[in-house]
Amino acid sequence: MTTGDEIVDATFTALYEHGYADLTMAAIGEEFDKSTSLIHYHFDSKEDLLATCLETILDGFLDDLEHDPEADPADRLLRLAELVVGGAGDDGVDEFHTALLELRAQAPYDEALREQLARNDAVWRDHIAEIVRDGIEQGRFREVDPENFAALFRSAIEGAQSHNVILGEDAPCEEAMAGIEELLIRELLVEDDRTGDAAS
Amino acid sequence: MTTGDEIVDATFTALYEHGYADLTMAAIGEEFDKSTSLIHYHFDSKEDLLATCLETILDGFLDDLEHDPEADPADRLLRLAELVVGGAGDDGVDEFHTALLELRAQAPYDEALREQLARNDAVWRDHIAEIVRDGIEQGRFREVDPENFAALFRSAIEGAQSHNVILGEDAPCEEAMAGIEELLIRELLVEDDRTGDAAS
Amino acid sequence: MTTGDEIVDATFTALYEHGYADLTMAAIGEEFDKSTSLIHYHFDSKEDLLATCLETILDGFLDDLEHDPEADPADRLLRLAELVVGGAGDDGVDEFHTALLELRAQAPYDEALREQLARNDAVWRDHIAEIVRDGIEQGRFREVDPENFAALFRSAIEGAQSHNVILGEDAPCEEAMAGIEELLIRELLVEDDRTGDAAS
Amino acid sequence: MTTGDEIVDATFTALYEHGYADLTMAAIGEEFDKSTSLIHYHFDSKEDLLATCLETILDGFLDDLEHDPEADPADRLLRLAELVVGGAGDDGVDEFHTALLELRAQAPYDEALREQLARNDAVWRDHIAEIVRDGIEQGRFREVDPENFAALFRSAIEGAQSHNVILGEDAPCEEAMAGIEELLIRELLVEDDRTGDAAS
DNA sequence: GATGAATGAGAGTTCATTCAT
DNA sequence: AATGAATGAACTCTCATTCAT
Repeated sequence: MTTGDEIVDATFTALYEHGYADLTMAAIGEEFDKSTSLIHYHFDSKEDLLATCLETILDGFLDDLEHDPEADPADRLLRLAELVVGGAGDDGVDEFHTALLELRAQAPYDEALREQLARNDAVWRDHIAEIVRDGIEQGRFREVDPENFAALFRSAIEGAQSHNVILGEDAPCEEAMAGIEELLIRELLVEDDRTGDAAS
Repeated sequence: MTTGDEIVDATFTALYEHGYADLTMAAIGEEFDKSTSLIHYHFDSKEDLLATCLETILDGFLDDLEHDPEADPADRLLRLAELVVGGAGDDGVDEFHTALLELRAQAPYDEALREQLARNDAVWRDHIAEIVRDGIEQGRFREVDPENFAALFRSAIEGAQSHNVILGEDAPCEEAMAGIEELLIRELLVEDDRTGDAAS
Repeated sequence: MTTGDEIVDATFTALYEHGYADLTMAAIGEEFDKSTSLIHYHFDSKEDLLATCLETILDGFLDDLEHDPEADPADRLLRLAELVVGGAGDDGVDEFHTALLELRAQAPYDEALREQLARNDAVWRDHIAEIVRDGIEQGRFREVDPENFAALFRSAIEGAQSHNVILGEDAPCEEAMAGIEELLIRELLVEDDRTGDAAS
Repeated sequence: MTTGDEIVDATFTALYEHGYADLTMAAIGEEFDKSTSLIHYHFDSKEDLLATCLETILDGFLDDLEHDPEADPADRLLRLAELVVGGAGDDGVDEFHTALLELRAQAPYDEALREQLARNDAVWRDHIAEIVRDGIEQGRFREVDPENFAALFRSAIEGAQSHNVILGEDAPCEEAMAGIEELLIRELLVEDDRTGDAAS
């Protein structure tokens, strides 16, 4: 692990612990086992460091996407939802989601950040739409508009994730997942398929 | 309008313009036509001021909820979605949504804020569930679980709103609204009703 | 004395004591009986403060210029030389000259500063040339080129002043003043006048 | 060219470009084709490096002095003046003069530097006085005090040089040279010599 | 209520220098 | 000889807050 990676990791930890508004170079330095000024040797500025962090986190989530056109499309959607929403309680995952929400909320004030997020969002929606198209081709899904479904599905899972991060224990986590499963995914299935559950 | 209200207004404007992380008392003072130090006379601290702001904004949105059990339930859901998501472009509304996202992202670091948001969230979900129950009673909606639908619907419209704020022009605003209308709301309707549109 | 003036004074003292390169806001703060951060309340930046200081010092020297066309022109030149060169030993004066040399040496790197100095220089040379013209009109001075003499005279007295500041005790202060008096000023006199001393 | 010399050269360039106050080891390192930390291998400290630089520059100017007792003394003085003052526009020369002014302004805060400059100044004045004595012996110059003239002449040419560096294009370069030539040097000549120009 | 002045803690960043290789 | 990594002190400047009026 390079020093640069260690700094990025320390930044995530500090971001999760202090929040974006109270994220100081000193706080990052405390999570990092070398001196705070070394951070400036490896990154031009705090801004530069945060951009690198965001890139890392977004790429990390993209790496988790599965690309298996053969698999059951309803299962694929469900796994996607669980990946994004279900993390609650999972320590390492919550940390990333919290950090990500912080960075997202900064987007209106930082064009570079906004572009990064927009690119990432496009990849996610393409991925979802692709699953829907696969399902339709396989005759498992009804003929819905894949782009509209993708936008809706992504809004729903991200909204649910945000609620988990924001509300913590008070988040309606189970209801949201149940809603996604029964009212979004299962509704896609053609009549014949409904005899079996979308999620087992 | 009391001085306190003027300060709260100035804070919204400053929050929208600078973002939470860069929100300074001086910035608020600039939006306010009296001196910055007067703010400290009316509010104990910045934290106190922000809590008051959040309360104001959440109550304001709650006031917008319509309580008309007679109205068409699909229309009521649609209007709710438009209220939350559709604001994009509407200047005054965007401003509040952006400020709200900022404050939401702070919740993991501020218990009082988290409680306020949790209470507000509960009110919204109750409201949605109530509409669903009304729809079922009227025989217009299928017999879905109102709580699950409420959690899903709220996640979807808030997720879409967040995307608008975060991505700006790159947000898939129309697809998300179309998805909500066609794939969430219309799917609630019993077979007979589907001949007409959910939204007129 | 306003707070602003006190800060400018503290800056002169600190500049004299530490030199431009080692002039820190903290050092200025130490010469100032209020807090260092207050300096930033009264001046936008260190640069702004230094510009104000330079303006103050240059205007102060200009105020010392005597405008008395009736006086003996040789005496007027001599007093000018003493004002600029002769200060050595005079504590308050040395302090200003040292500070001024520091600021002058910065001119190649600061356009605003360079312009200030250029304007000031023009005023001095005009003043000297005016004395020469008065002397010629009165028939006391030979017909020399007033502009050339002014440039030479100013170079000579400023060069001598710089030597005082730079070399301290090793500066050839007396020889330089004697040279200015006997070889620059007295040479201006028409033959008849030379029986008396240029300086009384 | 040894590595040490290369470093000294890089230091001059950096000093000219950034000014003494903003002269950093990193800036020197950029002008130097090897690494910044290598500078610390060859010089104990920044201070040590700058002392070496000053020595180099002062010796360099001394090497330019001509020692030709047979030559016309007025011409010798004039060439001296041109050497010191006339460089304006000459790129390489300006660079050295600017760097030198920077270092001179530091003298009040650095004893070693002050001594170096005092020794150098003494050499220059001796040289000028020597020319004057030669001129008097040859019967070309009037019987003026050589030491006083030397102090005056050196002040005048250094003052003019400083003005060139400080004021740049606004410096009264031509007037100063004309003044030196006509009012300092020519005035030294005995009556008979004045029929010819001091400078041919 | 209302203000401008004042404060002290702490922010991000720079920099001469040292160290391990 | 030569380098990139690392350090700690110090720098300018900001900011929420307080004080005197």
